[in-house]
Amino acid sequence: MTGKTGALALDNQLCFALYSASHAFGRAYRRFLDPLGLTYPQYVVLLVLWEQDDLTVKEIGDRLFLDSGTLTPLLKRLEAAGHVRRARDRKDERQVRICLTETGRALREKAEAIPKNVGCVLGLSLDEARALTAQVAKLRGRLHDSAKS
Amino acid sequence: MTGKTGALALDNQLCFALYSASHAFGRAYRRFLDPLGLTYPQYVVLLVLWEQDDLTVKEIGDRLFLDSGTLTPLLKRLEAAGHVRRARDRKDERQVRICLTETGRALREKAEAIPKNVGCVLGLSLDEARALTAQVAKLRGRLHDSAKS
DNA sequence: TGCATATAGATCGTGTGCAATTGAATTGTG
DNA sequence: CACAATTCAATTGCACACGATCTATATGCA
Repeated sequence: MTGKTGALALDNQLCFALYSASHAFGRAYRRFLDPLGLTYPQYVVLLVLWEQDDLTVKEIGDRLFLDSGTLTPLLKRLEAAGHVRRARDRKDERQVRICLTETGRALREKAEAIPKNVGCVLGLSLDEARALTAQVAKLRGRLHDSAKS
Repeated sequence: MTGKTGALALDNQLCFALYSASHAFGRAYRRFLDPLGLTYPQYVVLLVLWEQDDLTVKEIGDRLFLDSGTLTPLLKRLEAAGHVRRARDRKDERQVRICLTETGRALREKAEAIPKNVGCVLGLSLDEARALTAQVAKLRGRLHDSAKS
């Protein structure tokens, strides 16, 4: 092991642990998402819509911490794949509302098994996973809040 | 809070917590890396080289869990910025060895303060941060190992 | 009402990530 | 030695991320 102690030591950096773990997770999910023709970011957008349908781009972005520069092309691809519909809000023409199509809703059943399948290799109990998730989410919250200033 | 319980609930997903926290971290680092003209991935490559200089692309990739498709253009940009030199290994012409330039080495001093600056907003003790880092790194290791099969 | 301001989404440019392919160089095996 | 298999880096194509900018629409306030 190199560089055990310094502030710049890679192994000490929480940021790098999250960065590399996030990519490792993405690769693990890919195996299950490829057959559905979805990428991980597309999958999380669908997660949001499965929880609550008919949201604006902004509402999806707030939930996922993504902006329109990322979401607009992604949502167009989901639309091209037939999973969602995009339509301007009649009341407020600035907004675009995103709705699931029938096939988009149907995809949910096929996605149900994915978290468990990926979870199999984690070697964590459900409680441990929950605790870690909460801890990391709390961290993200603090980073997100501090970014406003 | 929506969708408290299901396996597909966004808030329950460790993967999403890591994914969004990783991006939040990236945005926090950007504030400090922009003045240095570096992106976060470029910064972690330099972290590796500051620990040990004169590595092949493959060795850097193994350390960072990145492949040549990502690293080759990134390293070319670091070379264009004058931070590293790229040269074929005389003994094994397949390999490209990456060495820091004087300015690349000098950048280290300016980077020293960054982890502490970002760490300020985390609200974690050093021990807590270390524990969390180890836990997430362990997870990444298991995901990485399972990807081989 | 009228006009400055704010908001939502789209667009553009740059820089990752990564699978798949290619091509050069090396290694293993008979 | 020959030659197939392997290894390494580069390349290509696609899909994010995100800052910056643009346009259209809506809101606030005199």
